[in-house]
Amino acid sequence: MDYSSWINSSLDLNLNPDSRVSEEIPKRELESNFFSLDLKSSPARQETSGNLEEELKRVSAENKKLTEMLTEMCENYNTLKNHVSEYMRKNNNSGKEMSPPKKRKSETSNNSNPIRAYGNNSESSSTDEESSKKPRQEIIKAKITKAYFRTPASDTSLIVKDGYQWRKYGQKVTRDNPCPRAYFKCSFAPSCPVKKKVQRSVDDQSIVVATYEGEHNHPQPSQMETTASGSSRGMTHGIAPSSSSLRHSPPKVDMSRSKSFNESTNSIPKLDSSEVPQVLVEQMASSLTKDPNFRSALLAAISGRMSHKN
DNA sequence: CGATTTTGACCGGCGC
DNA sequence: GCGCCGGTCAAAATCG
Repeated sequence: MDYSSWINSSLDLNLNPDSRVSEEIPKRELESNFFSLDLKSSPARQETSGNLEEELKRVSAENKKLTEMLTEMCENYNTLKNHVSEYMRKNNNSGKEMSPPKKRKSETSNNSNPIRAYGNNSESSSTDEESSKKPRQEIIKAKITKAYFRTPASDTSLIVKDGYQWRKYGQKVTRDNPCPRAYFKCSFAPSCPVKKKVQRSVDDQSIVVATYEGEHNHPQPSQMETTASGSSRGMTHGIAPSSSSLRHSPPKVDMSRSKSFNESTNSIPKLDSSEVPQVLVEQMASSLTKDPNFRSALLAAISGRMSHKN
């Protein structure tokens, strides 16, 4: 499933004065509504009662339109909400179905690991080699986090932007997922023990799941600039890390918490866990700010506002 | 030419 | 012990 297919994140707000709303409602009228109080008190305005009634009708009609738009947006939001909850539930169920009882210990222990995704840091001092030779019980103490990225389904590079430099050292097709899993090591610092596995989600191939093991023992190299994983070669856009990307632990959108929540409670995921809506909010905001129409509309509105006050 | 990616081979854990 | 499977290695290929 693709989040973008559920809802148009551009919201179609029609903020551009030249777009649909302005076709139906002349710009002058919009402005008169914005400043209706001033206009009413203006001595220069000598309106007849007929004109006032007409304007009142116009404003009412406009209010109705805006209400309809708001209703539509609410409906879209509710639809999206249902989709997300359905998706999360599906993920939860499929996760259980896809991991039979005979599943490897390391896999199952990841999910049952009491250490929270962004929990403590104190137990991840073992090196890569140590961790590969220590007993399993030691391995599961390594900090494991999951991050979800959205990339075009056509993008097979399995490269995600997370601010660190990674070197790919292997790729495998696993049994429970036809999409290959890529193995990366942190290449920024030779002693950095962090590894990550990147694989597309079975349910939604536009979702890339990155599993981080261990913790970086160096600052994030992308504090200067956001770089591609490993290199910029073949880079495509994924969901950019959130504003928390400067943190030491693997940044970006993390839904693993809600997953463990689901598994521990067997309940339908709550949307107000703020994980997924936060993603969507960021996506919408990003979509808005990138929209040239929105920018020009904003500029026009600001300059119009200022010129009115002057 | 060095760094990185690709990919088949190999290794080790686990279940039967 | 055998086979399956995930993870890793390392030589070859590719890229900038």
